[in-house]
Amino acid sequence: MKIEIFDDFDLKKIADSGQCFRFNECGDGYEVVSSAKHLFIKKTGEFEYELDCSSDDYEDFWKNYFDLDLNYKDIRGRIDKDKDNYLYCAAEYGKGIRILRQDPWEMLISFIISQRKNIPAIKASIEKLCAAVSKDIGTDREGNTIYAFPTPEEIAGLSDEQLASCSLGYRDKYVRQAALDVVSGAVKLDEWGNASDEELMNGLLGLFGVGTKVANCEILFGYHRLDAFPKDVWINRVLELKYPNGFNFEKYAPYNGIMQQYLFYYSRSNGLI
DNA sequence: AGGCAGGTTCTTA
DNA sequence: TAAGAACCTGCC
Repeated sequence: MKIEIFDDFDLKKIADSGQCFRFNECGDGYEVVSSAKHLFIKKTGEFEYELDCSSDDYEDFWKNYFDLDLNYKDIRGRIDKDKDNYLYCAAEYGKGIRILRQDPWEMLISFIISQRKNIPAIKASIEKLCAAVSKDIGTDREGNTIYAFPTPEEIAGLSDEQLASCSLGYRDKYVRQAALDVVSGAVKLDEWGNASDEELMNGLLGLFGVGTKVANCEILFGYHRLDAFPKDVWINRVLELKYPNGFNFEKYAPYNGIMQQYLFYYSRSNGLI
């Protein structure tokens, strides 16, 4: 099916923004995998995109996944070119990025894995984890089998050897414990969706292997709470160098997480500053 | 060959 | 409470 999107939708920027790890260029479009669903999406005109899914699938899932009901253009419009020129430039450069509505479980495991890894290594580990369970959900445009992201039960059911084969390193025990916590019911990710920001943060920090950075990534990308502001090494450098007197979090609430994405993407793409 | 990559935990003072 | 070391693995 075809859809039209008139502003703030750039597949390449989203793929490179660091929020998703199974969103890759494939042939003349992008292959997107989320939980047990996948989509091939291709830009076919200035505002036109072709998706290889039914209109029901689009309405029920992908429209929401791409966060197409939020007006990012208006949010960018809050940035004052004169008062914060660096953020303005970052937002102009990153125009087209959206915060995807991804699955909390998949994001939790993905960001636990992300610690002290670069993006290619994170992607490789996640693909190995999916392949270890091998739940075949289709084929991409280059003929590769696509595997669903494993459920908590499936990860809990992997042997130590299988888990070790995913290049998780010392993070394997974090991944294992998170799966066991969800399977046992000690951690209820769905219910956390209704919790207050503070309760959600405290719950996440209680997980083995989850600190403030991973927790904030989970809150922003897994729960789509757009005010979360994960501070990684890049963002910390930006804050240090460009905002010695502090970033104006009050001004951009409740969308600081979107500003974080612009700053992150801009600083990384330019080898920083 | 040694250092480092989107951090967190554990230990020590 | 805060600083420092240790941690898996892969890649330059």
